[in-house]
Amino acid sequence: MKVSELAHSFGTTVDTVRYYTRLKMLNPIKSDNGYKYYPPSEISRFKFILSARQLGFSVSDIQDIIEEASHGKAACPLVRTLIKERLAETEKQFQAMLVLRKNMKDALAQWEIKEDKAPTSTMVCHLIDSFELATDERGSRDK
Amino acid sequence: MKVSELAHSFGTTVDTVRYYTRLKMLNPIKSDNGYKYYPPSEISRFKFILSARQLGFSVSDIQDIIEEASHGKAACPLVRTLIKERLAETEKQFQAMLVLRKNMKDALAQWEIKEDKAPTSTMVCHLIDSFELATDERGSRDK
DNA sequence: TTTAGACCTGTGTCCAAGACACAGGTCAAG
DNA sequence: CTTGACCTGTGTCTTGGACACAGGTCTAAA
Repeated sequence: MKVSELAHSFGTTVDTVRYYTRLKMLNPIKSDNGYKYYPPSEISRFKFILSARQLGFSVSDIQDIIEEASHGKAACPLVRTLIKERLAETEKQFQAMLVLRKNMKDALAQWEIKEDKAPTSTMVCHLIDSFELATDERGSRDK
Repeated sequence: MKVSELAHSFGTTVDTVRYYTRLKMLNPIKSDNGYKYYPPSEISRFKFILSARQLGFSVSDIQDIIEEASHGKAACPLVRTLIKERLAETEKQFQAMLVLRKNMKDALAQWEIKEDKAPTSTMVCHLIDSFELATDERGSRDK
C-alpha cells in the first residue's frame, strides 16, 4: 500500500501518515522508484496508532508504548497508567469548557438585548467590559 | 506600571504581557532606561484583553475588535458575530470531549479487569486493540 | 563605593499534531 | 509523448504563550 491508499482507507490524510512516518512510528519499505510502501504489518500498526489517538493518548505516549512493546514487554501497565493521567487531564479541560461554554452563552444572551455603543478612550467595547459572570458559588467558596 | 507589576496585578505572567506587547495590542511608553511603562489607558486595555480571552475570543479576534474600535466604530456587531462563531466551535469541541471522556472511562473500566499480555508481531497492545467502543446509536444513524 | 541580586530588555526557540506549500520525480491512460 | 494525478523530501505555519539567554538597570546593604 502506498501512502494515500493507506491514509484514505482509514479516513485520514497523507499528512498524518507522513507525520507518523517522519517520527519513525511507521517504517515503510522504500521501493526502487523512491516511493514508500506500507506492508500489512505497518498497516496494522497504523490502525493501532489511530485507535490509541482516539482514546486520548498523545503521539508521544504512543511512541513510549511502541518502544515498550518492541522490547517484548507487555505494555499494559504503562497503558493503564497513561490513560489515567490523560483522563484526569481531559476531565479538567472538560470542566473548564463547561464554565467557558456557560459564560459564552450568558454573554450572548446579555448582549442580544443591549444596543451598540461607540468606543471611548477607556473602553473598547462596552459589551465585553460590562459582562457579568454569573456568580459562581463553588468557585468563590473553594480556596 | 512596569511589565511585572502589570502582569502580577492581574494574576498573569510577564510573558503574557510581553506577548500582547509584541503583537502591538498594548503600546507601552519607553522610558530613558529602555524599560516599558504601561499608563492607565494600557492597563485598562490589558484588562479588556483578559476579559475577552476569558469569554473565548481568540487573540486574533481581539485584534480585530481593537482595530474596529480604533476607527471610532462600535465593535458590538462584530463582537456578537464572533462570539456566535466561537460558541459554535466550543460546542463542537465540547461534544467531542464528551465522547472522548466516555471512551476513556469505558476503556479504563474494561482494562482494570483484563490481565497483561505480551505483544506479538501483529499486536502492540491487546488492551487497545481489543477496546470496544460502546455502540453509539446516534453516531451510526446520522449521515 | 562597590556589589549582589532582583528586575528589566530584545530576540529566538519550543510545544502538539498535523496542515500546507513547493519544486521536482513517477506513473497510467490517451 | 504528453497530461494530470500521484508521489518524494524538506520547510514553514498554526495557538498562546513558556522558557532561555546574554546583557543592561535599579535598589539596598556592606
